[in-house]
Amino acid sequence: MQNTNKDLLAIAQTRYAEFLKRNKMFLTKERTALLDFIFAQKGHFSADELLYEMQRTGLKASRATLYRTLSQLVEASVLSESDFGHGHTHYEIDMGDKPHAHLVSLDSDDVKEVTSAKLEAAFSEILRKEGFSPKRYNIQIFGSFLGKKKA
Amino acid sequence: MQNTNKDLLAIAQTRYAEFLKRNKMFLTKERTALLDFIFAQKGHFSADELLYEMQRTGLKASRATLYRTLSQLVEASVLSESDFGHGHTHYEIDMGDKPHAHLVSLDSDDVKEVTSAKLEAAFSEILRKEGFSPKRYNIQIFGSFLGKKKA
DNA sequence: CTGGTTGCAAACGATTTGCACCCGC
DNA sequence: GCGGGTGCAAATCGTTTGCAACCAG
Repeated sequence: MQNTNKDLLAIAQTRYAEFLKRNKMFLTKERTALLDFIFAQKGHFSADELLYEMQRTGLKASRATLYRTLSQLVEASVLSESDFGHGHTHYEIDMGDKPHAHLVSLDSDDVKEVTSAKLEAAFSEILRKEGFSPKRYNIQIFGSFLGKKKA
Repeated sequence: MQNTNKDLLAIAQTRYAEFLKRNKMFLTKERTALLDFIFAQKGHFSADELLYEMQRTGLKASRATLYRTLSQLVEASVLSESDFGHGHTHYEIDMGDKPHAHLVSLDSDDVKEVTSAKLEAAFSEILRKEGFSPKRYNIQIFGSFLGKKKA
């Protein structure tokens, strides 16, 4: 775990550095520190949670810089962001190596991570059939999808 | 289409009326009018779009009442709400009779509706396996889930 | 009647942005 | 040195809420 995250961090650093270079942006100390800090987090996190943890651990960077950095990391394919309808964006480390889906309760704030070969296969088939292929996508299935009994 | 929506409206009216009674609430003229109005919409709609259409067609109800009514209709299982990460909530008529998933591009604002028996089967299996069964749920799969090449 | 409802405007909370000063390269 | 970056505070924007006047049952 610890090790895995460290390996991922190295890749992320490279990926972010390349992203910045590509966009003629600088690798500042705030950006370096934030990336490190983010890789110390577990699971999903919101900007607010990060801000809180930052204060607690003494990492100094403004709210504005945090938000700006988070967007860049998403664009750089280091993080992925998702909206569970809880009023704020959730981020998580996503280097394309931990395929999973989020099972989001609409009754409470529960969110479970699941993996499923069948789900992946079904998803592949849909993308192929629909001829819909943006670089990044997201599929949401609603309760009613399954709430229906077999006819 | 026209007819289908009319049939659905009748069911929705009953469902909403029961919901209101259950919660000791009144069926006011604003609520009746809004439900009718909403059933004239097609596909997904946001509160803002409804507000705009309401102005255009002369339906008078305040923003506050619209939001309050939308929440009630979601609770009453007449509408479902979803967040595509576009900055506002999307609503759609969902009486549990039109199972579908949303394929949401993370690069643009494109959203496609898809149905898939395989997806439904995979979803069932996951719910069973996870022992996770809120009344309403939602599953989100991320690009990286499929972005990964077959190993 | 009486408690729920409405509309308005003010309040909210997450995120963004304008700007003066600061720092990679 | 120059062009991008940072922090701050103000601005946005979708949505919610307090409140006084207003209706449904």
